[in-house]
Amino acid sequence: MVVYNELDDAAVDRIFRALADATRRDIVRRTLTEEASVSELARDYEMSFAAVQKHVAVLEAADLVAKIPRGRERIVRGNPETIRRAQELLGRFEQLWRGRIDRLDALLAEEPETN
Amino acid sequence: MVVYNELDDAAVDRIFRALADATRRDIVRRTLTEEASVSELARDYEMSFAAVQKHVAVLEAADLVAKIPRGRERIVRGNPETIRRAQELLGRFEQLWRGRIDRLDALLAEEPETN
DNA sequence: GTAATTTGCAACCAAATGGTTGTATATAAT
DNA sequence: ATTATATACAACCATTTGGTTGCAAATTAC
Repeated sequence: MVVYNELDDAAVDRIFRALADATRRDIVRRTLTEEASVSELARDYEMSFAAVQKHVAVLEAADLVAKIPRGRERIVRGNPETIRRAQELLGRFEQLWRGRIDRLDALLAEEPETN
Repeated sequence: MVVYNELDDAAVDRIFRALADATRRDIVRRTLTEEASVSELARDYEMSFAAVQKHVAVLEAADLVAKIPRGRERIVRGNPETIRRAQELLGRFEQLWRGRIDRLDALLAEEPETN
């Protein structure tokens, strides 16, 4: 099973950019736990419907949510897979750091006299 | 031991915003594996020194790197702790989703006849 | 059929972002 | 002491962002 996780720079940009806003993070949280239409979401924020609609669009472009048509509504559903990928990316950063520490440790173990 | 991980919305905004740029992500990667001065970093990107300096400032404001004075240089060092916190945040999102699935499963197990 | 709800989208605006160049200051090298 | 290097920072500019209002279209309710 090939789980291809190739996210190009632009896609990663969109994901982190989308997460860099408290309203959008809240929408992701909400729609991960329960689906909601755009207007249901909009009711809970102190901004216009159109503003919330734009936030949802930003999240959708980043594939952090999907919008599913149901009658005249669009049901917004959080996408855990993209969250997982973002987490994975950060995990690789941490791995890099761990690699450096391991190399430093190895160096100290090999050549203690050079200290 | 209290490991306080209280990041307010603005701090989280800064972290994800800072990560939403390929050059900045590259700087974080590099400085997690090996320290580098601002000018050493600047040499490797196709933009002015001042532009790279600004990117480093954005990362510093998000606490993704620290700048340590050494002579006339400023050594940039990636901060794995902030990366870990961001990862943790995303982990909580995933946890929310998992919680929903668990609840749905429980519901199905409890009342199979309502299906 | 008419009215109400939900969404999409365009036009507009202020503020933030990501780049530039130029100048000043501190440190290091000669 | 002078020169070169590294950084900081201001001013400027174009583009993007995050909000607004207004209008059109699709669906649902009466």
